[in-house]
Amino acid sequence: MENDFTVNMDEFLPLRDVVFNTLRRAILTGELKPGERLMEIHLANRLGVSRTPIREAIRKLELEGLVTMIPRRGAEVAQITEKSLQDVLEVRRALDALCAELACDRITAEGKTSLKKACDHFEEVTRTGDAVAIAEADVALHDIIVQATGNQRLVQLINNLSEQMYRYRFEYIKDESGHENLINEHRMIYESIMNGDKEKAAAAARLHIDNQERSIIRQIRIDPRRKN
Amino acid sequence: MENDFTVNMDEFLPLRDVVFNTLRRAILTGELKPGERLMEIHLANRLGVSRTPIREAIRKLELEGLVTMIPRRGAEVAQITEKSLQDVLEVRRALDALCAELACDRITAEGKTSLKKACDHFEEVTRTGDAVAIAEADVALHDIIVQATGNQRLVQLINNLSEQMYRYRFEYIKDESGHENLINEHRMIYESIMNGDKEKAAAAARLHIDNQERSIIRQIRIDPRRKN
DNA sequence: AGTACAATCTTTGTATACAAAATACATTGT
DNA sequence: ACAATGTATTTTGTATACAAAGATTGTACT
Repeated sequence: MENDFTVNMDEFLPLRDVVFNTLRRAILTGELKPGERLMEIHLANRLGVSRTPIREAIRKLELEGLVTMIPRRGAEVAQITEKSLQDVLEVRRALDALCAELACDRITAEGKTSLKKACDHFEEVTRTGDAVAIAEADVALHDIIVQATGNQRLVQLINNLSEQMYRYRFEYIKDESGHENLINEHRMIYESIMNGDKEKAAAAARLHIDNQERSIIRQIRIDPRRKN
Repeated sequence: MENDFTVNMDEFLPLRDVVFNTLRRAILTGELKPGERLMEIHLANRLGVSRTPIREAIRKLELEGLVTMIPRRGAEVAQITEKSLQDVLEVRRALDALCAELACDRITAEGKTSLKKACDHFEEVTRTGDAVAIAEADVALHDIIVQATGNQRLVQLINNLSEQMYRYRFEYIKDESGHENLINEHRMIYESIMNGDKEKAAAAARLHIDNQERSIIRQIRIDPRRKN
């Protein structure tokens, strides 16, 4: 029998994970800007913990590519160059296409109903124009497809790669002129998966990335987000 | 059994990186077996360092997927299941194909000569039958192709994914019946890249992975490498 | 004024100390 | 004999202490 005081799962997370999530969020939202130094004591005071969990969190951010270590100088938020973004997107193009193909074969009946719901919901939310809601609906939709592959490694990789672009996604979504396009792309992916048409699904996924790429690269040229 | 993975003090890397490399190597060579617990004090004594660098190394191994954290129990070497290997290979199939395609477009003149050399060398070494040399030649060959893409993110991902299978590669290479096949596959990839035939290169890369998959899965069924 | 050098200050790298949780084991009560 | 409980031990989680490497600043000398 469960007792009825609700437990905040965060309380059970080790501090390092709380810090990790906090810092990651701060980096991805742009609160911590590229080139900004991550000073341990400063962060420790700010977050009210000791240096140890800060350091462990930084180790993980380092391996994730969100921070760069400079020997004997510590960590700083990784610079995002146009090249590095293109590299990420090039990989994502291949992996998203793979996802779409695999999803065609492996999506379950429940998966299909979730997918339909998510697709409809995205369309609905996009027409209202609330950027936050659109972003969430977009993530939810893609997550269903990725999860449908049943490949945990693929899920992990795509999530990681997607993260790298969260900083730009927001402005990219705010550009309303692309909304109709976005809806169509999603719909195309959705329909292909429903029909089990792997070729078409993969092509649609690639197109979707291509369009994102154009949009994001344009953003980055307007707002290079450099510290200096 | 006295497994003495010693710290290479010659390196002037931070201790955490030395420990990280040491532990990773130990895991990939099978010196540390799946399910084995990584106890901090024990490792610290064994490597002659304190717990701090051990912990930081473990955080990175955790994110790399080589160790699993069990809440309030610590780290253990990640189990390799047939499923997890298939997941990795499924991703690699896509990424290796991408590599091959990109290499077709982007390989330089020097790249081509290196590639030819590496290909010839692989063939030569394979005919002699020295497993270690074969493994090295294989890595060298693939590395040239991966590097030729000029995509650092892709390089990093493929290296990481390849690692997951190093434990099995050795026995897979020792199976001499597959050598002729291996040479042919490499030659096919090589020629396609030289001719800039993306389609063919990608197909060859996929075939190469498929054959590896069969071989490795067979190995894993013979030797499940479980602790218990 | 400009440069070289030294003192200081900051920040990281590493080690250790202390606290809390989990496990193993013994002890007690029925 | 067995279950429950308490205690010791182990191990992780977190904090702090100390040392070493850079960076900074100020000063003296040219």
